Amino acid sequence: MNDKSLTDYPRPSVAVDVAVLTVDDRGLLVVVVDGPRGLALPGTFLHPGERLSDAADRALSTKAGLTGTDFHQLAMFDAPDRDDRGWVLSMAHGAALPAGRLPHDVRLVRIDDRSPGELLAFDHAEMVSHAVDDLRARYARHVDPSELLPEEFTVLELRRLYEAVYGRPLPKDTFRRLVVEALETTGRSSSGGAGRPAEIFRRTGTELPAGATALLAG
Amino acid sequence: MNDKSLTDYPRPSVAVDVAVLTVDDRGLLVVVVDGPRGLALPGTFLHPGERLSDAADRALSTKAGLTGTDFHQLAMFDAPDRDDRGWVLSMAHGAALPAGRLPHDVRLVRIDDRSPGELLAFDHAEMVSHAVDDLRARYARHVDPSELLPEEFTVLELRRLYEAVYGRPLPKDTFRRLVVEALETTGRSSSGGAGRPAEIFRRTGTELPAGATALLAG
DNA sequence: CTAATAGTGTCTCTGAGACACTATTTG
DNA sequence: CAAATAGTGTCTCAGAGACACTATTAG
Repeated sequence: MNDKSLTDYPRPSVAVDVAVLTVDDRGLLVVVVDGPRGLALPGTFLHPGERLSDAADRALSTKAGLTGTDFHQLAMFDAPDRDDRGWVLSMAHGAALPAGRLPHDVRLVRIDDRSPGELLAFDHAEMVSHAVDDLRARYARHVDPSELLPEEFTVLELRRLYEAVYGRPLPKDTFRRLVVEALETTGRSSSGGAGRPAEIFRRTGTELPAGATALLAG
Repeated sequence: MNDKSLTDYPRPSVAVDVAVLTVDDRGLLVVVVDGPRGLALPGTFLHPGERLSDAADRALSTKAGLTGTDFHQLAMFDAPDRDDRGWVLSMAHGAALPAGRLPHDVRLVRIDDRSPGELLAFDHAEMVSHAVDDLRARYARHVDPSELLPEEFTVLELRRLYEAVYGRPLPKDTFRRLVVEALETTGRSSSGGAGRPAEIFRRTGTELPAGATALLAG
């Protein structure tokens, strides 16, 4: 890593782009912003000495008024001609936030697996695809690791969330049996709805059993 | 992504480092080079307009005489002070090559899961750990995707390879039943060894069944 | 023949998936 | 009471894992 001095070569610009995913009753959504090249993911250039995750944070607060998310590196997009402004590498990040914590004026685009999603500028559609894969992989191993649900929730709410994340219905009884052992009861029950009240649970950090991972991966 | 012009900020140096993994009778090994800061992964700085994978290729041919590998992005290491020469981001890559294709003078270090592996410079030990995770994940889904074995092989050779990759013994009969359906027979058998000759197989691109993935992930 | 290795028949046990039943609420 | 939703008992079926048996070579 010392073939030449650090200063001998021109350096690329380094950017970050963030696919912020969320879920509401329509399903899986991604936050987009309206830029000069059409719809795009929020992003920014890396400032001197800054860490990528800090730049991602800055991009979100600047462009979408979002804060305090945790980011996952997805992939570095490095095609030399991917940005007509010059040589720009971009580190794609994934993040997930509950819909309720988004500003009301944010633009959301539905993610559906069948549409190639050519509606995003640059290579951002591919980034979204990476973000969804990453989200699904993480949700298959832990219970709602990105805390899209509040601290306490019922199994029904959890199942609806997972159905949105994976884009398909999940069997009620099997789902319950697979996830409860990675949950902790609050002892309380939901009230108000029709029907028998549902037990209210909390996340524990526990790994989901292998069977749950298999159900969700399949 | 256009808060300022491209030229307004100082830019980081971007490097690539490659963890080349291989397997021999000692188990899983990684290629290292002896640099000014001690043992390190082969790496280089990104040249203007170059793709990361091309830089990785160049690093390997320059530093270790290796060529024609396929790389997998692992993670971008971006701690501002990770390199005392200045602000250097490094994209860690993983690759895997059969031991027979390595030059004879290459330095190999054994990877064993219990040693924290503080023997590598920079943050390279962590990169190796990422590379192993990535290799295991890929090998759990496909049969020897990095072609560490030659085109034709027996189930025994394949099992020995997987035992090295996962660092634990695998049950002979279950392993066979899980992998054969993702293999294609050549019709021929191995000769020479003691005992009944083993059928010789070829890879197909087929995905391994879910059971195999579970066995290996567990 | 024996030794050695390859490959399979088969049993058991776990657990996913389906279905239907019970449990507990509202109105 | 009926309707609605939560949660469970239970059956079946598939498949992993273990074990031992058969198959095919060398010597």
